[in-house]
Parts: sequence; structure tokens; C-alpha cells
Amino acid sequence: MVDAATRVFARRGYHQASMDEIAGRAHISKPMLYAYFDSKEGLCRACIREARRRLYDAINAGVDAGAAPDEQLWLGIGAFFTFVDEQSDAWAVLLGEATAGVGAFARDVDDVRRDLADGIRPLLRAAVAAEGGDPPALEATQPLAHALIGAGQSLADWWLANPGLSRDGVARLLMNFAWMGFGDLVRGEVWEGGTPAAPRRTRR
Amino acid sequence: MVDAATRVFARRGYHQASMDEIAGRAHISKPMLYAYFDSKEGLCRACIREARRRLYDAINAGVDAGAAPDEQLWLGIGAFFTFVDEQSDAWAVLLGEATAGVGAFARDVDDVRRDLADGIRPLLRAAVAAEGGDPPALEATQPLAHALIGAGQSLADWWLANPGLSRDGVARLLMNFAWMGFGDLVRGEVWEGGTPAAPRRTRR
DNA sequence: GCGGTAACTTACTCGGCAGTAAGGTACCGC
DNA sequence: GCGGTACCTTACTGCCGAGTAAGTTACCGC
Repeated sequence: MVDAATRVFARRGYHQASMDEIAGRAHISKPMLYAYFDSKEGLCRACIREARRRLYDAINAGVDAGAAPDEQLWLGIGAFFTFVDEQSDAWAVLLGEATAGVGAFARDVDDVRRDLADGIRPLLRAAVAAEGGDPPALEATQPLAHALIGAGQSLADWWLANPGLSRDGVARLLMNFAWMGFGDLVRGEVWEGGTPAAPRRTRR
Repeated sequence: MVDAATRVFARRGYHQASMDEIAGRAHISKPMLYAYFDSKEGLCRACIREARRRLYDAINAGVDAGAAPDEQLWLGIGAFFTFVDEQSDAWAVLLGEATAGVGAFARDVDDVRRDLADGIRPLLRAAVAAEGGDPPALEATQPLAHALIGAGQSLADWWLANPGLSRDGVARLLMNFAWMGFGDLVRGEVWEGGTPAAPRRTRR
């Protein structure tokens, strides 16, 4: 039922989605929707919550909290793209095209972003501690995490619009961008952890 | 006139913006809007075009095509944040909250993204050439450019919602993220070009 | 088999807003 | 000063879709 709504919201966008269509796809009548959810907004919020739960579950299941920071990031990114790939409707409702710019959901969407950012932050702190650095730029972990999330989001949308690259490929792309940066990449340095027993960075 | 519309679209979002309000703010009557632009959609598209023109102008004016790739990127990012800061309404209409997820404008927005990506791509190729690398990850310059744009977009939205960081500060943040990557940043390596006569990367 | 009630449907209302028809007003040539 | 015309306004229409009122069916206890 929330599934049907998620699907319609994802395909049409919040404003173009009509309660009639949702009811139709859920094989149910409109007043039922209003019995279970107060309003269109309430229904959509329920969809967002469900999508959020799934994303968190996917990431928590995919990440190994004991691994090295870059490995954790790699696992998180992998889980993220798996989620985007397999549950693209939920993704569209969460941070994709469906609920963007609606205002009523700005807060919900921001919450998701902040939660994700809060998940990334300790990773970076741990990495700093492990490498023994004292990087001033990392004082601003929150905006940096937002930048990473935005990169992921944009890349995910690009990927959904232009499939053809494998899931692993696009994940690796984001990982390299986030961890290595253009400066290393143009020099030919690539992050090559992941599949085998994790050699770190290599110059070919 | 387009200015007034841009402002209303930016503040309210496309669907919440009413033609009456736009007409009111432009000190003009509604039929006049319909005389000059066919429809609400047409009006908004005109706003997008104007905003796009301004963004391109700002970037072209800010970037020195002869500089080193990383310097060019730095200048581009600076121009970008200046644009976001000084013309936040235009920014909202272009890639911010206003037109996101409307469907009718999906193509327009995609075009902007692709144009920006096409602007970044030669930069990366030049950087590869300059550094003498043969990086496989850079075959995929288009998705990488999209990731960068997404990072910029997300950071810009974050910045508008949480001011307090200086324009230069947020630009430097994005530059460091994009060029150095987390891997370098956690090690304390920071991109320090820009203001003085460009020393490249430094370890503190 | 009959009141009552829970679950659901059909068939409406009603408001907001994009888009428009019809009517001023100022200014021109003559 | 009068037809005409370019420009602009007030004041409407019509539609779409969120939300609802009233009716229908199925089922239970007795």
C-alpha cells in the first residue's frame, strides 16, 4: 500500500501524483487512503519514512563497523548504490526527484541528509586519528559530508538516467572521487581496496 | 519582470508560486504575463534560461582559460559560489529547490548539468596530460563531473541554509574535497593554491 | 433472520488557480 | 474632437484534484 504510493510518487513526482492513481494502483479506494493516512502529505511522509528505514537498514547491514575507515566508506558506498539500484522508487522518494522542492518535506529530506552526514563524520575522525593528522579542513566535517552525499546523489541520478555502467563501477567511481580526489586521479593514483584483501593506494 | 518571477519561484517553489503573486510583485497584471510568455511553464523556462545565462557569464568571467587545471577549477568554484551567494534566487530556479522534481523542467535542468560537466571535462583531460598520467578512472569523466556538480550543488544548498562560513571558506572546502579527496585530507594534506602566487599542495 | 457494526465504495463538493473575455484609457493622425 | 489602435485592467470561466458524505456489503452475536 505504501509500496504503491511510493511507486506513483517516484514515477510522477509529488504534485503530479494523484490520490486516485495511487488508490487505483493499490487496488483500494481513495477514502481508504484517507482512513489510514490523514492526507496526501501524510501518505507521502509515510513513504519517506519507510524508504529511510530501508536505506538505513541497507547501509547498516552492508558496513562492517570494525573495518578501516576507507573500507567502511567503500562498503557504505556499495550498500548505497545497491539500494539505489534495487529500490529506485524508494530512492526517488527519499532524495531523488519526487520530493525535491516541495517545502513540506524539506525538513524530512534535510533530516536524512544530516543523518547520513552524521554517519560519515566519525569515519573521517577515525581516519584522522589513524593517520595521525591534524587537518584543519576536517573541522568542517559536516559540510564535507554534505558534499559527499550530494556527489552520491547526483551520481546516482546520473546513473539511473544513463545505465550501462555496472553497479560496482559507479561505486568505485564515487569512492575514487571522494577518497582520492581529482588531484590524485589525474596523476593515475587510484583507490584499489575492496574486492581482494585490501591493498591501499597504487600508482600504475 | 523575469526578475520578479524568478524571485517568487525561488521563494515558493514552482507549484506554490501563483501567477497572481508574480503579477503583483512585477506591478503588472496577469494577462500581461500571458501576453509575453505563453504560460506559467513558459515563464518559468524563461527564468531558467536567464539564470543559466548569468551563471555561464559568471563562470566564464571568473575563469582564466590559460591557468593550470587546478587553478582553473579553483576559479570556477569561486565564481560558482559567488553566483550562488549573490544571485541565490537565480540559483534556486536553476538547480536549487524551485524547479527540482517538476518533470516539465527535467530536461532543462539536465542540460545545465551536462553543460557544466562538459566544461569540467577538458580541465581534467588537460590535467591528465600535464601530469603525464593514464588514469583509467578518468575515462569516465562525465560521471565524475556530475559527481563534482552534485557536490557543489549540495554544498551550496547547505551553505544557503547554514550561513556562517565565508564564501571563500566554502569554496575552499569544495576545492579540497574535489581535488584532494578524503584520503589526503585526513592525512593533513590541503590544497593551498589560490590567493597567493599558488604553491600547490602542502603538508602541515 | 435480524439489529448492529466494521470495512469499503461510489459519487459527490468545493477551493484554488491557470488561463481568458470583455471592457476601459491614453494617444495618434487628421 | 473623432475613428482607430495599442496597451492594460478588472472580473470572470473552467478544470483538476484533494478531501468527504452517504450508501452498500459482509459478517457477527443472539
